[in-house]
Order: sequence, then C-alpha cells, then structure tokens
Amino acid sequence: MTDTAPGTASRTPTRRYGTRPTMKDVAARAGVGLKTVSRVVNGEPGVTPDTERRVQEAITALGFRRNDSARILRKGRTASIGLVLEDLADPFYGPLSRAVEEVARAHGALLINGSSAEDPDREQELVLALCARRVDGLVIIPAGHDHRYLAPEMAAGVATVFVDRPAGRIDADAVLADSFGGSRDAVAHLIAHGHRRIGFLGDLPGIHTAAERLRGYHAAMNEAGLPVHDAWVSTGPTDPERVRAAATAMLNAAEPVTALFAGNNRVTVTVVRVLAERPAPAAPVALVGFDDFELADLLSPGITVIAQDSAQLGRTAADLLFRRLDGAGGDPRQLVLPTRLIPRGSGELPPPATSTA
Amino acid sequence: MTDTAPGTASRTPTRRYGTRPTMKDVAARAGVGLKTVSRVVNGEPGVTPDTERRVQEAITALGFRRNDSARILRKGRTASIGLVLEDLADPFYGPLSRAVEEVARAHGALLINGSSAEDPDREQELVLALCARRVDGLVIIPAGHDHRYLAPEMAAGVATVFVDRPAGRIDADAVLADSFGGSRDAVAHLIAHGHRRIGFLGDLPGIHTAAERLRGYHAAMNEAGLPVHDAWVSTGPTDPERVRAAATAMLNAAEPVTALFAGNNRVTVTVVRVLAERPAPAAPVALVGFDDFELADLLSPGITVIAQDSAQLGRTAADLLFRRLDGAGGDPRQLVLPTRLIPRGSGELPPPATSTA
DNA sequence: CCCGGCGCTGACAACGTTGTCCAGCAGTTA
DNA sequence: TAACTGCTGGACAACGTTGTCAGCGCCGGG
Repeated sequence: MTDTAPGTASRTPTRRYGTRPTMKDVAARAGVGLKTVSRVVNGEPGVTPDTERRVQEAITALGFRRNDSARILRKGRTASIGLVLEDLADPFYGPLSRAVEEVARAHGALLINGSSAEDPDREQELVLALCARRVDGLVIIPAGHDHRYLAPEMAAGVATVFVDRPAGRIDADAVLADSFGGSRDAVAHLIAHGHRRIGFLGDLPGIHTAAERLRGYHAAMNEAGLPVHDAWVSTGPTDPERVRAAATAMLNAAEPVTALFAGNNRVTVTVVRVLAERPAPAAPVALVGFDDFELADLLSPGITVIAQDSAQLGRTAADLLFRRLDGAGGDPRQLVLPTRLIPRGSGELPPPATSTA
Repeated sequence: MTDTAPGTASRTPTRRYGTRPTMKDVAARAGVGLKTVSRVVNGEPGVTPDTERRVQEAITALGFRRNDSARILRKGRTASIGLVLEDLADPFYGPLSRAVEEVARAHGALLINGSSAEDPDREQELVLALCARRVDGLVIIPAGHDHRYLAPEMAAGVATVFVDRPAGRIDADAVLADSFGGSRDAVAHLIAHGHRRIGFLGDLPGIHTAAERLRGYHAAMNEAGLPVHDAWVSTGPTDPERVRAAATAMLNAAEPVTALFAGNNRVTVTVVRVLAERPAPAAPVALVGFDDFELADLLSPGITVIAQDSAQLGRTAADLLFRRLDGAGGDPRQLVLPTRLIPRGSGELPPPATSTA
C-alpha cells in the first residue's frame, strides 16, 4: 500500500487508548483539506455552504472536539484565569469565587481555582502551576507576604490582581475592603453604647486584614481616650478551640470585658456559641463581628456586623483584571471598598449597670 | 552574524509582548542541548551535576517556566479535572468543591470549575469547554436530564462521575445522598410528634433530588395512613419570594398545616424567616429541613435537619473518579450515602392542642 | 478570446515540549 | 592497541492546531 495521501494518519499503527479524532481525521472523512476544517470549526468565512455541511457531518460522525491544548499552544492565549484563595469552603469566598467566575464567563474565559489553606508555600506552588498552564491572569488572595516570585510572570504579561490583602514586596493591583475603618466604626459603636472594656478576638496577626482590624480597634479606643489591657486582645488561628478559650478568659477575668469585637466571620460564629452557652444569670455581653453572615439577623439578639460585600470584592478585582488584559496601562492601583455597619441588637446591648461608671 | 546555530529563534525578529523564554533559550544560554534542559526540568536521570547546575542557573536567570500547554499536547494527559456544579456561592457546594480539590491535589491535578446556574444549556456548554481543554476527568452535578452529549467524550476516555443527581439517559458513575430515605425519616419524625397536616416545600420538581424528597414525603404520609392535600405540597424555584408566598398560604389556610418539611437549605432558611415574622400569639409550627446549615443549632428553637455531608459527597466522587483514571474498570456504579436526622427542637414541637385529634 | 480578479481551498511551517535514537567519550579488558 | 561497555548529551520527529501564502477555477469585461 503506497502512502499516497500524506495526510492520513498511517504513521502510528496502534492508536493508544483515549485517542481522539483530530482535524486531520475530519478532513480525510469529509474529503477536504485540514485548513478548511479549521475554518469551519472556528466559524471563519470563506467556506461554501456545501463544503461546510460535509465537514459538519464528519465532525458529528466522528465525535470530533477541538483540542484546546494545541490551540492554546499555537495562539498563546489560554482564555482562562486562575483564582487562588484561602479556602473555598469558607462562606466568605464562595460568593467571591462565583463573582470572579461570572466576570470571566462574560469574557469567554474559564476559571481555575485552588485553595492555599493560608500556607504561603502552597500559595506559591499553586500560583506557579497556574502560570505554567499559562493562565492569562491571576486573582490572588495572598497567604504569604513575599510575592517577588511573581516578578518574572508579571513581566511576561500575566495580569495579576490581589484581593482582600495587598501584595507583599512587589507592586501590583489590589482590591481591598476597608478593614481599618470598619473596625474603628465597630468599636466606636460599642463605645457609643457605653462600653469601656472591649475585647478584640482576631485572626493571625500576620494576616494583613487581621492587623488592620486590630489597628482599627486600637484607633477607636485611643480616640475615646480608653486604655487597652493586654488581656483584652487575643490574636491567633481561628479554630473554635482557641477562640473559645480566649473568649472565655476575657469573660471570666477579674475585670471582665463587657463587649467583644470579633475579627472575622469564623470568630464571630464561635463567639456566638460561647455566649449562648453561658449560664443564664450572666449579664449579656455586647458583640460586633466583622463580616456579615447568613442568619445573623435571626439569632436573638441579632448580631451586629461590619458587612463587606465579598461578591463585590471579587467582581471589582475581576473587572480590573480584564481591563488590564484588554490593554489598560498605568501604575498599579489599590482600590478600597467601603464597609457598612449593620446594627441588629447584639452591638447595642448596654454594659451591665455596675460597670457603666 | 551568520545563523550558524539553527536552534536560535532568529526567524521571528520581533518577539510579541508576553513572549517567554523557552527551553531552547535556556539550552542556548547554558550551552547544552534542548533535551538536556528537558531532563533537568523533569528531574530525569542522566545529567552530570555540573551540567545540571549550569542549566538551573540559566533557568533562574531567564525566569523560565515550562509551558504546560505544550507538555499537555505532547503527553496527552492534562493533570486537571473539571467540576461543574450549580452555584459555587451556595454553602452546600463550597465544602463539596473543596473536598474535590483536595483529592485532586493529592493526585497532582488542578481543578477547573464552573457554575451551571441550574441551566442545562450552560451545563453542556461548560462541560464541552472542559472536554475541549482535555481535562482527564469530570465531576458533574447535573442540571439537565440528558447527558447523551457526553457519550463521545466518555468513549474517548474522559472519566466522569455524577454527584448529587444521577446522569440522564446515559450510563455513568454517580454518588448520591439518600434523598428519599432522608425525607421519609424527616416526615415520619414529624408524624411521630403528633402532626397530621404536614406541608412540603420543595425545589423544582424536575430536579432529581427534589423529586426524591417529595417521594419520601408521600411515602411517610402513606405509611402513616395520612392523606395529602394538594394545598400542602408546593414545588418550584427556591427564591425567597416564592417560598415565602407558598409557606404563608399553607399556614393561613382554613385548615393550616401544623408542620413543614423544607426540601433544601435555601428553602429552610426562608421558612425560618417566615416563621420568625409571624405575630406572637400564633401557635408554633414544627419544621424539619433537608440539609444542615451553620448556626441551625443556635436559633430558637434549634432547627431539626436531615444532614448530608456535602464534603463527603465530593470526596467520594473524586476518589471514584481517580480510581477510574487509574484504570479501575467495571460497570458504572451508583453509590448512595446515608443521611442523618439531627433533632434540635424545631422538629419536636407538638401540634397545637386543638388539631391533635 | 484572453486576462485580471475574486472566492474558495489546501500545503506547509510553527507553537514548545517530550520520546526515540544515535553519537561521542572515558574507562576497562584482552 | 583495539574492541567493548556504560553513560552523557544532542538531533529530530511528533503532538494538533492556526496563520501565511499560493493555486485553482470561474466570471465578467475588454
């Protein structure tokens, strides 16, 4: 058998399992050239209706599906963006992720995402894996504080936007919520309702937002001329055990706090549990939490929170990312979205009469 | 300058923006052959320590990062799997997604995910886009009822596992929760506490789990010899407006229901709101919800639920997927995970005295 | 009748990587 | 000294697609 048609795939006698028809196969079956198939698949003009029909028939008959890996290799753009966040299971990140996905979808891009679990090494590993995949852009909720490893990638044109926390040691776009201002408002709110001994329960102090929220706490206390005792401030991992212990310690101290400010939604939920478990005669403790959460209004009392719109955070970041991808130049920008205090009852509880003075 | 080395990229005089160094560039800089760079990058044996060092230096100096698109094209495997679900922002899917991601990570694979928004066309579009990317496998929470479009893909070796709902008109692996049994338990629980007129508030009846839960409701009522009035059953979209209207109608009817069974977490939350807003003298209405949700224990009364472990669902599905990818054969399997009734108070409320008879 | 132009089609190279295969070289043995 | 072995390194093709460019047939005008 003479190999007259060099186009036929006769070089590989045994097709390995999982092999799929290619444009070459479609072309052979339809009796047209390779490029014509490509034109049909991509909806390019310049193909006779009759030819197009023949090609379409061959495509469906063979179950052909374009191999985007090859396309990407050829075109250089992947039409996909990467999202690296802390934990997809955290209700704060679900809406954010979904918002990023919607924007990506509007731009015809797919979303690849991964959870860093708040581990800088894992963040870097993920980000670099995404870069190896040649994502067009990255949305990163950073876990680490040094992102210089991204310099070659950004220089090569990978658009990058940081969310929730700024980039470390590198100049990049960032979209943040006003953690400092929101926290100051929260604590000022408690002070306005008569509290003087206010506890702060925060996340690991290395996390930017956690540090900012602590700063806001101190600012509000300072502005009111109130002292801050070391025992009133606790930062660390947000696992229920630690938060529970810290909250209990503050509540059972000789001079107990009369109000608590919880630094994020995980902490707030645990604090709500701790307060709910207190023996009945205990004086009610005021509480304001950073981050809104579902059902906060249905608890009794309703939980007063500083709300930040995580979906809006994601949408803003993704919009900025695609503007960069569309060629928008200029220096890196830092956008700060406002927060909003939602009073629901728990933050408006007055301190017990004995400690008002 | 004579172009003695045919390897140098001198054919493209102007490198387009965003171009990156390739192995060829690294090889040229290190003064070695292309394949040697490949060997170093992939940690293959057969390279002198000295040569390896030279190559590594060139890699860091140029900021080289392997182009996985090319690698994928060559190797045929992408080391990535796709996850198509309904809505990433739904708290039910966050843990599921995270669980799938963890399993993927353990197998060195990346996760690409997309939300179908419960739209079959969008599901298909997403799934086929993922197939074009040549994901190794798919985890799908189906929105549609006809997945024959997947036949060519599955024949070509794309491992596919359906989750939460079975595949439509095609034979495929599936991991489900016991919606029927769980619902029957829920309704039987209410009956055991004296209720006779029990309302069912469910999702769109076209959704498999919704239909199963309705079936469980009917089964429990039948087994207790209780009649079911049309007015006690309402199915449809789970947006708060519809659920609110349906629940209100059941509660304000001439012969009002004394207990409600809510078909999923979205519905339950809305029902909790409706019940909370009822004027004070109204008799308390019992409630059991399908799906557990955060803080269900802190409401008063606590909300009795049928819990299904969405993370376990995802983990099980992903495990099965990778077993298939590792070559596990055999007929498609359908795994059903048990549900668990968690009594917290709302399901144990007795009916008002007047209607017990 | 011839020629220019246009519309459609296909051959070919290139994208960056990996697998195959062979060449070169140093060390060992007859 | 020649042959042989084992190991390192490099040339080349192939993965499936798209961009470039050239060719072919046909039509209308000169």
